[in-house]
Amino acid sequence: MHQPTAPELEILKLLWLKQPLTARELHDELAPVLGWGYSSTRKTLERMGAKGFIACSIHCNKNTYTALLDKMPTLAAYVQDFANRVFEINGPLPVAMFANSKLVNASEIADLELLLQKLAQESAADPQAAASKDN
Amino acid sequence: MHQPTAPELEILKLLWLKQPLTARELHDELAPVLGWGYSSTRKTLERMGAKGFIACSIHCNKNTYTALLDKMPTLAAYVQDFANRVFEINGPLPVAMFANSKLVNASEIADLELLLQKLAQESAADPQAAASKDN
DNA sequence: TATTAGCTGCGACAATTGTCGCAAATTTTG
DNA sequence: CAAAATTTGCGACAATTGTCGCAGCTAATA
Repeated sequence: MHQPTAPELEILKLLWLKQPLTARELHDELAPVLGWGYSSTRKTLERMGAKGFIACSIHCNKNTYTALLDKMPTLAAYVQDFANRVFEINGPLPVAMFANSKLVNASEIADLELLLQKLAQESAADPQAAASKDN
Repeated sequence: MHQPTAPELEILKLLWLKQPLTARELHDELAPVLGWGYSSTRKTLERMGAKGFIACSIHCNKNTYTALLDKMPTLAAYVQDFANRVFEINGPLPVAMFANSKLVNASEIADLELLLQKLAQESAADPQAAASKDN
């Protein structure tokens, strides 16, 4: 299973802020940024559902979406992948870089640090499996 | 212009180490890592040429490839994109994270810091000019 | 020089992603 | 309740990427 694509990540970020949301609500937030038509938003949601990134359920007679991916593990996977793939860093990653993020607070950064240590250990212990796990 | 894809970046990294290289030389390094057939390597090179990432020229009666993208600006673009897209960081980015990289040395990290400052300034001065010019 | 081994250009095919459009079902409203 | 506005489920199409295969050309060699 790969990582969410860029637009998929945007949707997840909205859901991590507030859940559940309808397609229309998500679209109204996304449209200005991505310049999408409503159909594009819905199709992306459909595909995310098929991939197990989000779940669709009925609330108040409407389809609403909730994230199935947890925020920090998902972000940690991005960081790990990026550091490995682009910079070939394999040891534990410093998290100072993320202090300025609008997306995560101090406690989440602490979580991130733990998650990254775990990921680094895994890929050190078993490089092949760790590398191909998300591929 | 998009960023190089993951395999394309691997090729660029090899070229940044040593240039020029033939398709065969690149392939022999990449095959174990990517599990590619020779044709896949060559097709990827062809596409990278079409995108202007690399140039193909004749040395010793053989097609050889050289990178047209510079290493540090390319890496800086990755960092900037990643920080913005995934973590919504817009201020200047700390580069401490990259100290452990096998790919860059101290002086290159210094370059990176400058490049990132520049990118951050640009995107601060001109946030999404193309998308929303009516505000 | 006739083979042969490797290189080149290109075409091809499947999977993914970006991006709709449409017709049917449902909900809202006059 | 009937008409209008939304919502939904799906199908579609183009561009990109991963990944070859093939037929022809070239260079090395017996």
